[in-house]
Amino acid sequence: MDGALILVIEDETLLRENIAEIIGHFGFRVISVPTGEEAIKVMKECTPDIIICDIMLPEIDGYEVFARVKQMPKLTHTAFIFLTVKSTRSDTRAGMNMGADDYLTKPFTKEELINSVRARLEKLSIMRQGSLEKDMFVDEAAYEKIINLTKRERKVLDEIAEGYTTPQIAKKLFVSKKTIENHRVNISRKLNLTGPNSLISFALRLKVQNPSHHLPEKQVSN
Amino acid sequence: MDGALILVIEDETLLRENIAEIIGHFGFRVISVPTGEEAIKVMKECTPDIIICDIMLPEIDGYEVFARVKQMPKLTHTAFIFLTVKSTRSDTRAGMNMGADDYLTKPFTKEELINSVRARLEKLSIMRQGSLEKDMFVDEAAYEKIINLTKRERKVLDEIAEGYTTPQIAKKLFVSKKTIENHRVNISRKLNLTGPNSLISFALRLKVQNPSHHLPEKQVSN
DNA sequence: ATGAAAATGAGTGGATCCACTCATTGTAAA
DNA sequence: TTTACAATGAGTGGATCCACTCATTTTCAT
Repeated sequence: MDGALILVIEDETLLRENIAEIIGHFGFRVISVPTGEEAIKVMKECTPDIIICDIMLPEIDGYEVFARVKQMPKLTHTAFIFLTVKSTRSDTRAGMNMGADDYLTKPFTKEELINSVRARLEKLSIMRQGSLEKDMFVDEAAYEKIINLTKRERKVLDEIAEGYTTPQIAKKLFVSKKTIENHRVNISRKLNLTGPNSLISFALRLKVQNPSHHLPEKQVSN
Repeated sequence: MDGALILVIEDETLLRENIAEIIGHFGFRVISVPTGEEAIKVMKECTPDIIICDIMLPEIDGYEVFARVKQMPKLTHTAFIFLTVKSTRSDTRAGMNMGADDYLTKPFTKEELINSVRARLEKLSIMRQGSLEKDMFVDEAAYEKIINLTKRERKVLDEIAEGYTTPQIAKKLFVSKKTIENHRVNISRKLNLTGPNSLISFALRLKVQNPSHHLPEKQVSN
């Protein structure tokens, strides 16, 4: 979670720049905007890990922004933090009950802000990575052994993860079924996998933990 | 998220029973314990969707309980709510910065409690269901067809999701391999699945989206 | 340019999965 | 009590997966 992307929505210019400076100083990427409209545009383009949002904004307020966030499926794993001067108990409860992940009231210290960000990132990291945990049937150490696979083997494993069967992969890569079968055997051997379905299970598990970009080390052109 | 399981840890007897009564009245299952030790025992046995925990407890305090929770992989998708009399700003920040999902201070109203619970459940529901989204290769509508499976078929699908092969499942359920094969065919037919590996792929995907408790509708004793 | 590793392909065999059909027994609801 | 459905088991056949061995060609680095 080093290069985490954080979207800041705050209309007071000084405060916005201050927040961006603090967060940027700790190694995170920051996008800061003054209005809800611009925030929504940004959210359509990219996928922030955290959104820090004031409540009192011109036109579209913070509640409305959060409502939009909840409607965007790609942001289900984005943490939302309210940062506002509205500090009564009913204010905070309202924000949290909407489903916010944290609620910071002004004035706040640099430490409070950065600690909140860190706590949410840590939680996101745990939830994203640990989805399938230890109770699976595949050897944990196998992940490190992936680097021992050759380019072609990685490509084949990638196709398996996409759900393609041996004959389908053979067609896609313009080789014979026998070749793919041999690759599968070699992959299974290197990963210490055994038994039917163990390879497809491993590949799918890999895909879950590594959704966007495919396998480590880029594969061959085709 | 109707039959959600909620674990309450509170040493004051009256308050604990009061909380359990409120939560139970809204249709959730509740387990309430007075100490951290008992809470840890419970967490090993089952997988709560939400843990509501006081901070000041005898022996093991709330912070310690939360630290234990974070170490248990199966509880990564469990929401943790502090409920405590410690209400200063530094108290609340400390709790949230540990990674808590909400922080309620005493005294609290029935509405505040139940709204907090509801907000966390809604968020959990969104995050659990939307994990893999559209990019998979299995028919979306199949999920709704799961309810058409019989008890035995659900049990078999559950075992497949756990990674067991046909002969292993047959042994576990004390029936012949032929019976399991027939169940697999019937399941595939009902879910409109076709081709090799499609069933194991579907089952694994299901497990990802539904980590803790197994399949909808409880399975037969054995 | 030669050797090592990678990629390709084939042969064989066994185990499993998938898809059909058919039959028997139990169970629960009409 | 009948009727419907669930659960069990078997037969057959084809496709795929898994595991071994062997051989040829290509690629790449020393």
